[in-house]
Amino acid sequence: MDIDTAPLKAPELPVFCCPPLGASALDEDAAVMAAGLFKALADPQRVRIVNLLATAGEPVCVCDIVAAVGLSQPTVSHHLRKLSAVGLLRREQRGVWAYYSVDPPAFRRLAELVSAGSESPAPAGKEAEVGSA
Amino acid sequence: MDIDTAPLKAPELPVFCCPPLGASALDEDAAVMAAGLFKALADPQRVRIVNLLATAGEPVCVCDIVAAVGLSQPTVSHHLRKLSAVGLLRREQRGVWAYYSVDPPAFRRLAELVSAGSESPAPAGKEAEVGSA
DNA sequence: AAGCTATATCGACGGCTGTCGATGCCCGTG
DNA sequence: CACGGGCATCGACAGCCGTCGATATAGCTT
Repeated sequence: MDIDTAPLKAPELPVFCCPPLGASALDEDAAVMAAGLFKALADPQRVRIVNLLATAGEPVCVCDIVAAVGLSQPTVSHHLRKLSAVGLLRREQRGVWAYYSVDPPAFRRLAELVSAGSESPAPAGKEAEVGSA
Repeated sequence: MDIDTAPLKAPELPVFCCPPLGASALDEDAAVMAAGLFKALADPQRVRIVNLLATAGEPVCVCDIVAAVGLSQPTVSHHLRKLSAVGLLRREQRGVWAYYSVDPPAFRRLAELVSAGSESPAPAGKEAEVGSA
């Protein structure tokens, strides 16, 4: 079963565990995982939705998100699913309405993953030999 | 002239200026810009290349990158262009060889952009009204 | 119970993207 | 000056993705 076709049951699935981007050589699975995270944010509308939820500071109703971004309701639902699938958003049901909010720990891990690319890794030892040696 | 078709002249073009993701409401252009950044990293191969350059700690020759990732040379060149276009990589010509390296400030800005999504914005005032008010 | 409303899912379609082989450009070398 | 090699670009093709309208599902309201 694909992650996109799952019936939205697992709220926070173990999609990524944050292997630092600049510290050690990434596994291929880790690269796919990290790319999946970035892919979830690789859309202006999704960035806008995340920004909306982040600035709101509290769960926001889907209908409000639809009204804010100006997309059709199915499209917004699609974006929310994508973001939730990688654990960046949390879903909460309040009666008929669905409320979404950002998952702060997820963004913290993502920030660490990214910030590792700006550090000078190891001045003495080379742990990544690029050639075919 | 599109950014992808530019003759690779500007090494560090002003593609993004880092508007915090969770601090204030993003402009539409800012959202496109941020999404472009994430889009550049939304591919396992590109993540692997960035990880390679980040762990290397010093500029790496394109031929070594090709040997490391196992893709064709044009494909690697394509990925390097994508990453350089958004300012995440720097290019350096050494004789016949082209050396690429990560741009630490760019990743620092990206980390700030992301980490802003994990903060409690404003406890007192609401600066982002989501409804159509 | 019946109806209404909010949300998720389905199916389709146009556009974008990763990948490759072939080719052109540029620089160092003989 | 001609040759060779490293890298960027071109053109093509398959697969993925964002978007929408139509539809299904679920829970309040009367």
